[in-house]
Amino acid sequence: MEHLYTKDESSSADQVYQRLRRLLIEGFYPPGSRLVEERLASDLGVSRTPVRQALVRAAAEGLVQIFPNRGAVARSFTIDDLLEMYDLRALLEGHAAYLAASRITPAQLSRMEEAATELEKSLTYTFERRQDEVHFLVEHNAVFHQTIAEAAGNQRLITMLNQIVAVPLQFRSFYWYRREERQISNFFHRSILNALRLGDGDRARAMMREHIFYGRDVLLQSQRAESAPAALDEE
Amino acid sequence: MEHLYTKDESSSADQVYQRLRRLLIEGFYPPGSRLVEERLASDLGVSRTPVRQALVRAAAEGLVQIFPNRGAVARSFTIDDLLEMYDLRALLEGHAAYLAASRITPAQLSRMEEAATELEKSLTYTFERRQDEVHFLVEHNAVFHQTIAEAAGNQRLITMLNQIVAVPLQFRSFYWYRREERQISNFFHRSILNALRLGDGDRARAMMREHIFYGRDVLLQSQRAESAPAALDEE
DNA sequence: GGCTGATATATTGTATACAATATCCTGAAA
DNA sequence: TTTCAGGATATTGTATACAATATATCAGCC
Repeated sequence: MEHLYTKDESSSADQVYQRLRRLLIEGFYPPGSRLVEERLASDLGVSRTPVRQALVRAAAEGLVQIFPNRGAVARSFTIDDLLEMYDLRALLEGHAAYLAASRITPAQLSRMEEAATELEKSLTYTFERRQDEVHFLVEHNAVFHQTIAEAAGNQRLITMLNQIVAVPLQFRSFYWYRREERQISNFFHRSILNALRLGDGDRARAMMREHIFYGRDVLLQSQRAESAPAALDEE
Repeated sequence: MEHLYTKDESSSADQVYQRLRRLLIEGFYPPGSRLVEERLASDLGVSRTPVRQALVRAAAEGLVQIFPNRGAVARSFTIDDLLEMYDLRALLEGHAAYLAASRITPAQLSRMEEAATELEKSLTYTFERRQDEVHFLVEHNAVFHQTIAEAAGNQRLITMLNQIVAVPLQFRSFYWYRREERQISNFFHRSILNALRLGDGDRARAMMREHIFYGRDVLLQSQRAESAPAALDEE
């Protein structure tokens, strides 16, 4: 058996894609900005050819929009887009949690355990920069969620979740802002872990869904509070 | 508001992709066969450049696998792959049916009605070639299912379903083989329609899930009966 | 001044050339 | 006969050139 992934992963040109993806998610190319191929090419130190492929891939993933003969644009998200995505995330991750309950291995459980613990301890950490903190949180949170998807044992489900979760970090960072919300989030993690340990798929799914809907509501609230819908520019 | 789709649809090079996709789904390039760029290029009457992009896109969609420096291969499906896909289809289409129940328009309902009726009437039709019949059935069936996805009103859900349903026709054609199975399938269509008309989301979802699982079981049975797992070549 | 059309510029889309890599084939040695 | 090395061939990966298209600029006209 060879590589699991369908994409040309770990190849050289694949790195262009990975970097572009990162730049988009981290908000270096903010939503709505034009992605001129030549510019990206010089930014990334390659020719337009691999850039083009990366853009096509990113478009398939929904990170950019390509308009024929008019170029690519970093995708911007409306409130409705976010709602759609959270709806699907709840569905897919809930299902993943359900499946994982009957298949998860001890190694995977302890990996999740560790991630959850790190997230809890980090409430007392102090970070140099706010950005470092967000990175830390996003990273460990990703481990938690990805391990569940992995434990579900459905490769396509993983692919789909990766697509959905590929939302610019700008949006997700709100989530981690307040202490109270982080504590609730940690509580959800513990509940999910418990359900998985007990092999209770229904409860794992229910908790996961609540966890995600909670995140959605926090995000929506912060969006409303923030600079109003201006940040989410509709075309 | 501009185009709904993220891809560079309806553009010129996009057609290369559409044609490649069709060739793959219709089994012209059978699962497991190598997709040499030059060959595709001459087959499609273009240079390697647009072919390459089409391949990248098809890989993102899961129709082909790209191995770094070793080219693309028409994806082959194992039994487990099919099970994974049907599992996700049940989840996503079930959800779509649930959402559609509260949003579907009369126009959409009558479109589905029409498709269902055509499928029923076709039991008495006689077709020139078996292939024509399969095409007819697949086409009307697609209308039925796509309308539900559309009525669900979640663009991402549509995209995901398109990805999942992009299975080589070779597999799907089994489904339509026997009269009894088609009748049961038609019955499911009517049940789903009823539930949608009544706005009963739970029932619509349940029926849709059964419908899809039934299709899965028919497929699996035919696979087992057919040339054994040889047709589903593992690498 | 504002509109219209023509030209210039910027950018995308495609083809081709060449480099990098993998695969195949041949022949010699064990 | 099998195995391995080395070169020949096939194919992918990238850069670049040019064509096609869209956008911007500006002169002329009302």
